[in-house]
Amino acid sequence: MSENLLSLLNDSQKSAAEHIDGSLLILAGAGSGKTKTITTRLAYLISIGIDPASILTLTFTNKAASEMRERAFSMIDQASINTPPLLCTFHKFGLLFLKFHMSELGRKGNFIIIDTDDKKRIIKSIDKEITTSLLVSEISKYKNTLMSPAEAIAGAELKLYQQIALVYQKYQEYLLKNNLVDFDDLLLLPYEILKKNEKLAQQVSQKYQYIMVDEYQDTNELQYRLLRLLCATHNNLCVVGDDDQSIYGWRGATIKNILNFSEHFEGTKVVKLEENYRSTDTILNHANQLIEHNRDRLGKKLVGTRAKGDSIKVYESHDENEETRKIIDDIKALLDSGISAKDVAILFRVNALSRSLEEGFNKAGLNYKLVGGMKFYERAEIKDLIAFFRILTNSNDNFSLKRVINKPKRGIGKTTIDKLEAKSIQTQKPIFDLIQEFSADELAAIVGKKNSRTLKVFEASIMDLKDILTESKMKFLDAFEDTFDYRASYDNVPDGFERQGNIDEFYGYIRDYFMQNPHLELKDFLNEIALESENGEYNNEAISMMSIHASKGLEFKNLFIIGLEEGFFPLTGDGADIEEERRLGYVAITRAMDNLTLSFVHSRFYKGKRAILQKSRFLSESGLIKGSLTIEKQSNFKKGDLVQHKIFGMGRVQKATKAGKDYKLTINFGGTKRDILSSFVEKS
DNA sequence: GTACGTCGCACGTTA
DNA sequence: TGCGACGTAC
Repeated sequence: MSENLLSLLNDSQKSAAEHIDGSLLILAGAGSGKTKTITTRLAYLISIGIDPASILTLTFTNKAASEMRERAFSMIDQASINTPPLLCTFHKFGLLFLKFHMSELGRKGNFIIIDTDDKKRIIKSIDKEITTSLLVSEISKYKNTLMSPAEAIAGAELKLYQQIALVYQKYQEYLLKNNLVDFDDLLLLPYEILKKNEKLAQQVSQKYQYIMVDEYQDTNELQYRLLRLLCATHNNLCVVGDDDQSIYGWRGATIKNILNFSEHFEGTKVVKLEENYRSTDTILNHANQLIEHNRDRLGKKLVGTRAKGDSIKVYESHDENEETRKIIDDIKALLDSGISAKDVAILFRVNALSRSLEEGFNKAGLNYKLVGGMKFYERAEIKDLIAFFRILTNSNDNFSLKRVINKPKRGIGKTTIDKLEAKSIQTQKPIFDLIQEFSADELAAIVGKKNSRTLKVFEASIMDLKDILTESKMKFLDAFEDTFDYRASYDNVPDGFERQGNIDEFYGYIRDYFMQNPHLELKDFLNEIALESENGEYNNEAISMMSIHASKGLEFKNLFIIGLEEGFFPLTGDGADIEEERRLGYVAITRAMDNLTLSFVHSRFYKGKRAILQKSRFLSESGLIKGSLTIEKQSNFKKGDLVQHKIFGMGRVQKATKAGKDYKLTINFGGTKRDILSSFVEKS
């Protein structure tokens, strides 16, 4: 069986897959069969008798984890193994670890994971002077470089940074007090525990004898340190990555990890995978040209294995509406020719660019799915429900309680919540206990008579629901709705219909979960969804739209990349890193298998105004602007065309003369003739 | 003290 | 366009 497995690999892939002991660095170019290689290695290790439970594979995204799981498991004889190998995201691994070992830090295991939105709220409530986004990213940086609040305060020289470090300290205190854990903590806390408890570190390292890491170029300092501890007793670490695809610098990823891997881990074997099986030669050629403009790289050139293929198209449009029209026309033609929607995707650097596409697709009646973007569990109505359910499983959860104490509106405002919170700090008791233990009169002395009554009713409802939940998991959702009318609170409000749809879907999901897992409880469900971020739709009949970041690791036969304008792609502005932008360009182009179309516009509506834009330098750097390309001509105007003007409305062109890039048009607007430049009208 | 309406401004990528 | 800040009416 093991020989069979390896026979599907080329020589380099094979030498990587059959490497067993010691550190291994696989430098894998885009489309070089990276996933195939490490999933085969996983299956190979099992096939030669290594205990599956001793193999740990870490990825960055759930998508990558599930794809690998699927591919690896299809190669493994399932019946022959007891425990499947652990294959999950870094964060999921951290979560699993913390569930067992949180007590090492003197904290309870019923902690709650907060998301980015929660984090922002907490930080904003601590400090309103400094921009929240700066605070969020600086705090994240501290954590990812293992700096404690005390160290951050001591090390801060600038006044601004002293203040930021203080916010960091208060934020940490808040998390601790409410037993909250942010995304960074899912890695940081396990590290702290392992660092503190050497014996435990040895045990864990012994447990996972073989560790593999996907997308190693995107690891940060903290992940590196954690990995060191995990493989301290064996050095069996196999990482796969591509320095040219490092696109998470802003999240603390340091390309140094992959560049210095051989120095970090003694006796490293290096395997390079440079043969690309994905894209046509034309696509690879332009991708290579682009990335060659970067200086900071190990240096590697993708070699094609496919035919030359069609040339890359570049669309030039006046604005986003024209861009959308062209793309939709192309996509319709593709679909008409029998191509499946799942083989078509549109990428953009900035999520906001999806709006005009979505409008266009809706009008044209084309199915699309927006990958990434607003996640299902990030929707306010879903987060509310999760908060409610968390209180049912743990009424000490002040954080969740505050979120829903006034939902649906019951007259409990900010002032009342502040008073309750102050009392909670003073008495060292959770808010819920205060409401429960204080008599109505005592409570009224703090928040007034009316609020006291409201809070008592709320408390009683929660207690009732708790009882119902213990009695019957299947009944409690109906009881919850009977009590709070949460779903009905979205009747006749804007977006209400859509939100109710989400609520129904969520309820359905919970019921299904209990049906599938009769022995599990609500708290298990809540734990499980904490790190899920997929937006749930798996519609093969839909065209995908996503950010380039979200497209990492994916491939599409027919690909469109829009927004190739300076300022959008590359994104400039402060903190921008042109080399990382270029790597993003490289990632984007190398997602394409057969057909690639790039598009830029002269103007875009963004941040409330229309901006005039220059075409992206990446077009010339990749050799697309001069040479073998087909530049799509700007729309022609001729006599008889119907056009639309923002002020004058619809009119018919009577005369059109070329004037530079534009046309000078004489247009008849309902009897009034006007001379207008073509850039001010749209064809209709 | 809370709810609700209006205005003005922002939209960089993610576990 | 969607959200938060702010002011005002109850």
